[in-house]
Amino acid sequence: MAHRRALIKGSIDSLLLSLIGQKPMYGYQIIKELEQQSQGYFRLREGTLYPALHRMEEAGLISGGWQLLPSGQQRKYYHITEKGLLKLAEKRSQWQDYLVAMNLVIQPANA
Amino acid sequence: MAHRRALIKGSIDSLLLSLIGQKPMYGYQIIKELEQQSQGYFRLREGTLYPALHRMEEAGLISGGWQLLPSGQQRKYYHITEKGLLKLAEKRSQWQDYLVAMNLVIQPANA
DNA sequence: TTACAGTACCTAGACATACTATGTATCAAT
DNA sequence: ATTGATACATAGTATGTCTAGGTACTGTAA
Repeated sequence: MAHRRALIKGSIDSLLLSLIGQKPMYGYQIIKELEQQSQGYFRLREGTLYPALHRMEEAGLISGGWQLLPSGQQRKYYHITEKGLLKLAEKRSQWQDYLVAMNLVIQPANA
Repeated sequence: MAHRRALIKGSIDSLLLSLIGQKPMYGYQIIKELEQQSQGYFRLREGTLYPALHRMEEAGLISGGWQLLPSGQQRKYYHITEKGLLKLAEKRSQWQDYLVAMNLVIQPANA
């Protein structure tokens, strides 16, 4: 497995909650924002994003609603829920714990 | 999925290479060392460790050899290979890149 | 002496989840 | 008229960790 694919496992929810927590976003926008904010590192495919959004909506972490553009285009905007905010705080805390544990073992300072 | 299980995905190889790179180790010892060095965070199950070791040995990153203890016990000691050392350096570099990208997006400083 | 906990290895099958590939449709630009 | 970008979606695949189970030896305590 390519390293980005492997490491991203388990992080997608945190990334998506962080982004949607900034402001309501629609799927395609999330892909672009994620790539931009990570300076090109994260490049989600639609096939990765949309199932993740549906899973998170079903879990009550985000909530989506359709909006019709003047052009006739449909966009599904997602905003974060109360439950999602709690989950986001939890995820950030877990991320810190994980960081500490990883650094204790892989000792990048000695590398 | 429990958060540790999720985040650990893609990190196991880095952790194992780091540990075996410190000194040759056998499987059971790796579980104990990993738990100790991470201050209790990482608790690998045998069912997670051994397949990972076999996979990495097949990939030429580590090499294992049996040793017979005076007690009659068998232990399989693994040491890191040249290829494994290169992979370890690569993994450390990738880990740094991933860290930077994650922090750019999840902005724990603002949390 | 037997029962249990610890050491030490292993595999099979289940499960989660990110991947590739593909599909639909609209719009703007060439 | 065709391409590329926008915008959503699903089906099936691949990967890797998990749970659960198995074997076998050692030392200790009841």
